[in-house]
Amino acid sequence: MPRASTTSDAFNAVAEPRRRDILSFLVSGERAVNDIVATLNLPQPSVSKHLRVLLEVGLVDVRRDGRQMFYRTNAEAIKPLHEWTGTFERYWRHQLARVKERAESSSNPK
Amino acid sequence: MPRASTTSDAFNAVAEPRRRDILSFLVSGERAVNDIVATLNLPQPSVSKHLRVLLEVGLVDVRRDGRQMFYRTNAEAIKPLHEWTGTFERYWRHQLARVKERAESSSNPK
DNA sequence: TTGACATATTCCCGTATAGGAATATAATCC
DNA sequence: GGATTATATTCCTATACGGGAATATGTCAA
Repeated sequence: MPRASTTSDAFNAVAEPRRRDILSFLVSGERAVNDIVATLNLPQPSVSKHLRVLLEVGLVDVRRDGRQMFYRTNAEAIKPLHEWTGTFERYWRHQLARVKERAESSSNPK
Repeated sequence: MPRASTTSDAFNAVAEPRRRDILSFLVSGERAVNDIVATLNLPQPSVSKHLRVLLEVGLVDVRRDGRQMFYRTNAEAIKPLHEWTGTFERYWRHQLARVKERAESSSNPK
């Protein structure tokens, strides 16, 4: 069995760095495809393909206006990722506390 | 070019659902491989392979004790994912506020 | 040493990818 | 209509994947 498809969920869609760049760019407001192409300096077909993946998993929405397609990030679709990673927060807090503790006790040896 | 390797960063490593299961299981304390195998009901070689990926990107740590290998989640390595997804938080807040607004104004039409 | 246990590695395979190049679709304007 | 702009799709290829099965490595115990 190969890897799960990029369109199987947000985790897989977001694994590709360019798609993360696109999401960051599109979050502050909708943009035409050409605008993404120009700003991120990527080939146009590549951008269209990435947008298709993002659209399939619901990470972006589209609106057509004449010949232009305006995409925008659907931030809500990112929320589950934030929540899953958030379940580890108390643990990295603990780890940091312990690291800090050790650092202090070793720089202040009794 | 194929997809970026699963060991290229935490985003790619975490795209695989079983690896997320393993991370969740290993976060509350270290566990032997057999323990993971039994609890998650996965073939042992599969677990070893997933652990190797997680180890390479720093998402878990290992300790050997006799013939057993004890793995634990390194929660700090998940922090960057939480932070990246967190940059979208204000936007899904806004979206939710707008949705709520619309819902209220349509159920209370002037 | 031999045997049992715990874990890791190797080999094989079907499949989905991302990039590049070329082309197709769609809408606008003359 | 035909030309131009904006975007999407198709075809190609090399590559890395995850699963399964088998095997290798490593450690203890008798």
